[in-house]
Parts: sequence; C-alpha cells; structure tokens
Amino acid sequence: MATLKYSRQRESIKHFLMTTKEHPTADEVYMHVKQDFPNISLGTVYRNLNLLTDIGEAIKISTPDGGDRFDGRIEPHNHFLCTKCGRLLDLELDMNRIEEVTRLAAENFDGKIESSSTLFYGECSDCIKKS
Amino acid sequence: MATLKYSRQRESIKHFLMTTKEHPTADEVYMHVKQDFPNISLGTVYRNLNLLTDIGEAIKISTPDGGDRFDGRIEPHNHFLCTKCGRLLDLELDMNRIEEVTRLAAENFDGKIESSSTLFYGECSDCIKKS
DNA sequence: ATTATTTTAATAACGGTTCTCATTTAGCAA
DNA sequence: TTGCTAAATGAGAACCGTTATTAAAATAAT
Repeated sequence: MATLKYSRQRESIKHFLMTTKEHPTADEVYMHVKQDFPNISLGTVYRNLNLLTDIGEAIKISTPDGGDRFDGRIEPHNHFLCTKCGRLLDLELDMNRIEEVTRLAAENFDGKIESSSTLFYGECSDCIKKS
Repeated sequence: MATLKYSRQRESIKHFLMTTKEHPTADEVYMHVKQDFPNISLGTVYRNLNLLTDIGEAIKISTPDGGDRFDGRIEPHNHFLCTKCGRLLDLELDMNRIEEVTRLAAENFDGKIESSSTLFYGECSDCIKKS
C-alpha cells in the first residue's frame, strides 16, 4: 500500500493550494512553486496534485474552458466561472440548500447519489465595471 | 457573418444527438455517423459539434474524467456521472429548485449570475446490481 | 453553367496530462 | 553512522482530445 513519504515539493504545493484564494491550474501551481524549487518539474506538480486530490486534501474542478483547476479548500462549496475573463471564484451558498437539492434529486433517481457540484456562470464584478 | 450552408454530415450529427439518450463524446458521435458517412473525418465532427453548441442546438458537458460529452437535449436539465463505470445519465429534477438555488446564490454574490450547471456523482443502478 | 462561398477530408499541429526511467531522497534498521 | 529499501523526483518522451491548415468537393446564388 505504498506508504506516503514526505517531500518538500509536495509540502510546498499543498501550502500554496491552502493559502491562495485563486483556483490555479496545474501550470500556475508549477510557476509558483518554481520560485522555491527552481528545478521542480511539471510532472511532479501533476503527480502531487493528483495525489492530494486522491487523498482528499485538494479538489479538482473541471470547467468547459480548458485545463482543470485545483482548490485546497476541501469543505463542500461552490464556484463561479466568469464567461468573460475566465476567472474562477468561490461562491458562498448555504450548503443546506445544496443538500436539499441532492436529496430531492435522489428521490427520482435509480442509483445512489453521493455528491454534487454546481458551477455558476456569468459575468464577474470586475468585468461588469469594465463594460 | 458567414451564412450557414446545409451539409448532410452536420444534419446526421444533429439527428444523432437529438435521438440518442446517451451523452456521447465526440469520438462516439464520430463512430456512429461513420456508419452513414464512411469517409467523414473526426475534424468535421468536432467542427459541427462546436457549431451546434455555439448556435444553441446542442450542449457541451464537461466532466472530470476525460473528454467532453454532447447533448442534443437543450432544455435546462441535470446530469449524473457514475463514478464506477463513467456513464453520464440524465437526471430529472424540478428546475424550479435549481432556479431557486441560483437566485439564492445571486444574493451574496458580487457579479451577475446567468446560469448554473449541477453535476451529480455516485453509483448508477447497473453498477449497484453488479456489486 | 458559372461563380462565389462554405464545408469537407486528411493530416499536421497543439496543449494539457500522463508515463517512463534513471537518479535522488526519505525512512528504517543494524 | 552506514547501508538498505521504497518512494519521489527531474527530464523528457508519449499520449489523447481537440484545433488548425489546406486543397478538393459540395452548396447556393447568378
């Protein structure tokens, strides 16, 4: 069962994910961690992002516009994707409502629903200002 | 403004999307349409799927596991992704509830929310039977 | 039929992600 | 400490879904 071994690189990746408010792509994580580890390879970043996702210490967010984003905030929460500038933002929302919807969905559905993720689309405040 | 010209290939792609209950990937559409147009190229399939999506006659669904799926059912509705077998299924759900959540989300949010898409995860009935 | 414009098929190119593998590092035991 | 073993890394090749290029074919209008 492959016992996990400490690595500075993984720690740095995890720390960045947990402290940033952004939802960086793998490449953005790479660029950042490169400041502390100039020799780190993109493969290492991907490997650790996937590892952190697998062990539940990060979340992977798929959007329709290209690469996946990663998030160190693991409590269930929602996201907003600006269709103008492409920024991905946190969106506060009473999770009880989400759970209620999930329960409701489960009623008419034949399988077992374990979770759900909602992505909101629209124009972010910055883009509204500019137009 | 590039006036749209008829093409048999596009018509076949659209017809397949509108009649299937599945949510095929571009490659699955390609495989199917190939039966009627043995010489069709994958590029043509992608070009038309994107065109149909752009003019609102199809929907593109992003999932965390690989390629995008396409759906000829354009009324707002939700989807369920089986984490075991990867199948993407329709999920009936009172859209009023979803709209309610969207309204609620808009209250605490600084930009303009235009739409949302919820993807449910879990185990589909077929996979439950098998286990 | 002629012409102009769109669409196609074939294929090369691209971007994001995963894989391979030789080398380095962490953790453990003598 | 030293040595051993398993895990992690860096470099780069490979992979896969998707987009771009281009000459030829299909469509629509004259």
